Amino acid sequence: MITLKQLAKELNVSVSTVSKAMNNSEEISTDTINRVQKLATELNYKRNKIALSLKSNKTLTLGVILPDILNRFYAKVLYGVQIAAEELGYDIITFFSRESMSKEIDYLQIIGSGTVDGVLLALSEETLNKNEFSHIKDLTLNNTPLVMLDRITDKISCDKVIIDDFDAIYNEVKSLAKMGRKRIGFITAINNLNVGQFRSNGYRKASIDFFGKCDEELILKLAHQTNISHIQNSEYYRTSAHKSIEQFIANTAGLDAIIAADNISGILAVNIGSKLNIDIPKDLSIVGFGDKLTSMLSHPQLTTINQHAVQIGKRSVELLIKRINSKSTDNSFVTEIIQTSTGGGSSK
Amino acid sequence: MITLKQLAKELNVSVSTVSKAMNNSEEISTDTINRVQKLATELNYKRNKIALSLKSNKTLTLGVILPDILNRFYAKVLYGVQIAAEELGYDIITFFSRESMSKEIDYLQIIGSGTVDGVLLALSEETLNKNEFSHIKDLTLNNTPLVMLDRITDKISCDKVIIDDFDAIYNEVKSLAKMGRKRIGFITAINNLNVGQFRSNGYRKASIDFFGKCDEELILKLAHQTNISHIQNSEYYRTSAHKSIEQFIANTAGLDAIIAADNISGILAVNIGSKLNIDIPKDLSIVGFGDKLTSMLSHPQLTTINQHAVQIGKRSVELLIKRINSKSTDNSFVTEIIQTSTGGGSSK
DNA sequence: GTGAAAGCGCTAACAA
DNA sequence: TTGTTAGCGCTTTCAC
Repeated sequence: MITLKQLAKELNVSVSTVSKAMNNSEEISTDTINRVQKLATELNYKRNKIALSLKSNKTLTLGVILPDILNRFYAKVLYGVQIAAEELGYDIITFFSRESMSKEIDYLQIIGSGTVDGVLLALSEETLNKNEFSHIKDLTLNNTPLVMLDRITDKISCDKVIIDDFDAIYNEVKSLAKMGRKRIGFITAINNLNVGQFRSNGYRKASIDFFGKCDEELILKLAHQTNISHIQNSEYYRTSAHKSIEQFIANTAGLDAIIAADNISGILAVNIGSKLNIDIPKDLSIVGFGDKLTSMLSHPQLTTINQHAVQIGKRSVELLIKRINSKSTDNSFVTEIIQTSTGGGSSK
Repeated sequence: MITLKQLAKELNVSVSTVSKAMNNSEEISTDTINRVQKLATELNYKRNKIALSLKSNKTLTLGVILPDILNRFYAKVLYGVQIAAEELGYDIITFFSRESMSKEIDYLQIIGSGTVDGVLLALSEETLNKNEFSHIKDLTLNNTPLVMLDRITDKISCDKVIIDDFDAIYNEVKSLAKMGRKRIGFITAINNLNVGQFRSNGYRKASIDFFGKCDEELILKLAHQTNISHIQNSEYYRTSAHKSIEQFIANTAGLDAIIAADNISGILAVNIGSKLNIDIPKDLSIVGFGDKLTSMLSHPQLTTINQHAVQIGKRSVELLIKRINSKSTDNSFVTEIIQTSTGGGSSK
């Protein structure tokens, strides 16, 4: 790596002159500026970012901790994060907690040693279950700007970006009811997550509002008392979950619609419904989570509630960088709610 | 952030003493070491990584450039990369070129300014198509250790990690032939990529070896003359590709097996076959790419050729860090081939 | 056993 | 217009 010093020596000027010339300083003569910059490009000189960081106490780097990159939702979030960060001149250092609290703590430690200007965090499932957030409090005490996304907690004060899980399901029930559906089922494999709870609550509230009651028989909880990694274990889906969904569809009297609360159940429901020779969507409407691409994998194509994950990522970055740049230690934190939208497919 | 200087002042010793004490130096008395470390933990002191980097000229950070994080294969690669990097004490800075060469160039520039100790790269589709690699040569000239994975080129000398695309398909044809299949079809949506070519070649060679000829009628090329982003456009899959596969299955006389060269075609083939009331795998064996989880989304479950993406990621990191640590500028580069394996599902 | 000083690459106040 | 100097936080050689 070529340094200012070497350029200076080569040109018989001082280091500071070279520095200023590289920064197009007014102080330096056009002639010198040209000479310096010419040689710089010739030798492929690049400012040393590390030195800049040490000097300026800014790294222009964001730390990103996500629970699971193999979950397509978070892959999309990360995609949005990278694009937005890049646009605003930041790099990102990424970590995946694999739903483990101890990993989350480790990563927060690494991140706390001056490598990043701010942190983007979606909590691990374990952290959420243990309801224990002191490791995150350390961060905020440290005055490191923090934005939490999707998997959040009330216990920590910071900017947050989430989707309207409750409303998403509530509105979906409402919409199906308007279409004339009378017996709307609800399948969830994520009832142990707070987002899963919000979705169940949305379903329950809407059921009461539009049908006068919430029939527990219409709710299928998959993989309760277990955890996400288990859910993502395809073996589980192939055997137990597959069977449960099949029985649910076959045996629930009058079932004319299904809302699935997670990415996979909806696709399974459509494929299983088709296999049972049910006319979808004529006799059974199905709506799930996911996106255009994954919803292609059911036949007919699953109609989905789009969570706009990319936008969540982008918005989180924008909030974080805004927070980084406002030196004020004001603590008027915002919680932004990204609206979902339903569409695509032909299963509704 | 608390610094050595502050600790030193607090304890009335010099900065160098504190530094040594923190590093458990033999020079320092046990008493002092204890006093220093006690205060350090009390004040939550953390070594400033940036300063360390500047001093040591090592960042303990790896740059990772992948074509597309929304592609599950690369998501798994990244997962493996992060785990292996962490184990070896490295952080990762991630970029997604979105199949664009200019993005790839940008990222290589960013990375070239002293932020990383080495680079992990899977080429963008555009770069591969344009067959233009000078931006990568700059990197190697710069003596930055580089490992290329999956999407590679002969034009650049460096360590490489790939899968045995040719053999994977060749062996699959062989295996199906052994099972008694006579007319094995091949569906590909990635013939414009080098990996896609390797897979086609494997199919062709095996066809000739085991059936005496390669019947072009048995090959379905989807989305040729287009690009990856197009392929991943679900609209395309829903309409054109879906129809093509349906016609291919319905109209190819004697078709008794299908090998799909990309992640999506195989799942579609199974679902379309089922819809056409074909008994899978009795009358039609189908094998595709993908993994356990995605293959769940077809019914019956798709049997897949596992690319061991996580292992590719891990192995790349190991090679890269080995290269970083060997100061020798020897250029005996290795190309590691990760073996694929076929299994799971019930469509074969 | 402890401290002073130099230096990693850069910027910026100040001096010339 | 250019150069000198100090300093960002740390390690390390060399004195004491």
